[in-house]
Amino acid sequence: MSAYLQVAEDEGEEPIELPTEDDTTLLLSTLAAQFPGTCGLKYRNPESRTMRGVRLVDGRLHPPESGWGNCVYYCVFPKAKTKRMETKQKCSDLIVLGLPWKTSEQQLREYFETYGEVLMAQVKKDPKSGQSKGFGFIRFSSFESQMRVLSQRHMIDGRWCDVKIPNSKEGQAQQVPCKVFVGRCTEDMQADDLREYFSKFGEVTDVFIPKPFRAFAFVTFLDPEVAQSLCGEDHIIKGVSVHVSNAAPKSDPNVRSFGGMGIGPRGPVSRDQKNLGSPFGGGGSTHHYHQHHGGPGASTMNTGTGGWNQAGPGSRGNLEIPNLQALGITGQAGTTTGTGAQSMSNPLGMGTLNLGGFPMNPALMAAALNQASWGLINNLQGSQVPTSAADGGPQAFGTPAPATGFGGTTGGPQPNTGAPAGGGQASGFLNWMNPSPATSSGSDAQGGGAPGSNGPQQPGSWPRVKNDNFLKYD
DNA sequence: GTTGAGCGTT
Repeated sequence: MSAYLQVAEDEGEEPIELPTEDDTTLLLSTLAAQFPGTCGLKYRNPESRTMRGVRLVDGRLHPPESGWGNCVYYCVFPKAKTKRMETKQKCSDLIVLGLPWKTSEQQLREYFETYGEVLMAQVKKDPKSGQSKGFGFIRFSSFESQMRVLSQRHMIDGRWCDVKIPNSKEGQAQQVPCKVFVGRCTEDMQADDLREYFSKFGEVTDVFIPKPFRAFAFVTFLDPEVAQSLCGEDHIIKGVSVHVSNAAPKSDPNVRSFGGMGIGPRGPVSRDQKNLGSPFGGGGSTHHYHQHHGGPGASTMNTGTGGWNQAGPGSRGNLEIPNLQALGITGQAGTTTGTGAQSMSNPLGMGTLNLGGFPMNPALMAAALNQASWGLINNLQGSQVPTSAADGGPQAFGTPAPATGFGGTTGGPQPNTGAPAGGGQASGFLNWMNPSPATSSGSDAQGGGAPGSNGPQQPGSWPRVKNDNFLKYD
């Protein structure tokens, strides 16, 4: 009475039926007979939507607790050769910026060992004086540790430190986006609410909610696949439908000059861009929303001239409304040579209104744009969206307070957001301010709703052909 | 004994 199991090589592929054994297991040899090279099975957990592996013991694949069910199982191949996502999950040296002068290599190592095995830790010093230069390098043995470390900021010895891929390592492939954009947020959605909700899909390493309220948020997952799996979906949080879509780094360092902004010889390189060395889009932690002037609420409305094409090279200053072109919303796919605003269409019909000083809520604008870009992407799939559109403008909708890591919202003590996630012991430092030292099994110990508990960093994305039409963040 | 954006003596 052997039953049959539906197995496909991958999602989207045609499944075939494979016979199970009397003890309900499926022989790996049976599987391999149809799918040479397979080393395991997985299936998508309908609840978490994440892939779940099937237990393999002595050549037998065992059904999940609830039985094989009717779902389709997918083959797992060595080295995860699932066509897309060429994530070279290799570790590289990571630079640690902002170290206290006093921090020793030993301390550096000890701090990061809470994330995983540290193969190397060094603090750069002046050869003569021996004085630390305030930065160092570390290397993990596991890519996951590296991922986690890169996705957060770190409180080391009393200072917030950024960990990035060193500039010297540019051009080395690394990542897939782990961060998603969550649109249509309401003001009563706190970071904890989002974290709690999204944690059921996978480990959340960061939640960022711009302040003042802008109707969107960023959620970063440890696993890029989880992030990707949610993109394009609507979710109900606190009774409100929010939309999840790709978040993209605000700008692509590898792609220069394009778009309505300055088409300088080397493209517009501004103060904000010099920080974009790493493919992670700046690597660090704080979300540098491009902000140029005007405080929160002050003159966030663009009234007039600061249009799509006003800023010359290096002067990206007065752009506070989204640049549709930089967002990839050109209305014409494949336009890599469109240099000016004149070649730009406006799918929302909003830009011109705004140019005229029409009152427009930047928050809603931002959210709407992100939505719009998705619509476009769906239409444009198959045709290439120029990655170069990514460069150019400041995508500042309004002027959020920069995430300094020191709150800036309340006068309270610094939230110890840098508490190591898995390990607990934090940095052995400043724990006094964090009443619940990393007890959470899952993710970090975010001091409950602590202000400024943002600022992490995204493993950004690469110059991708698709999916670059999004709200830019940093 | 000062500093606080950056990018690694080998």
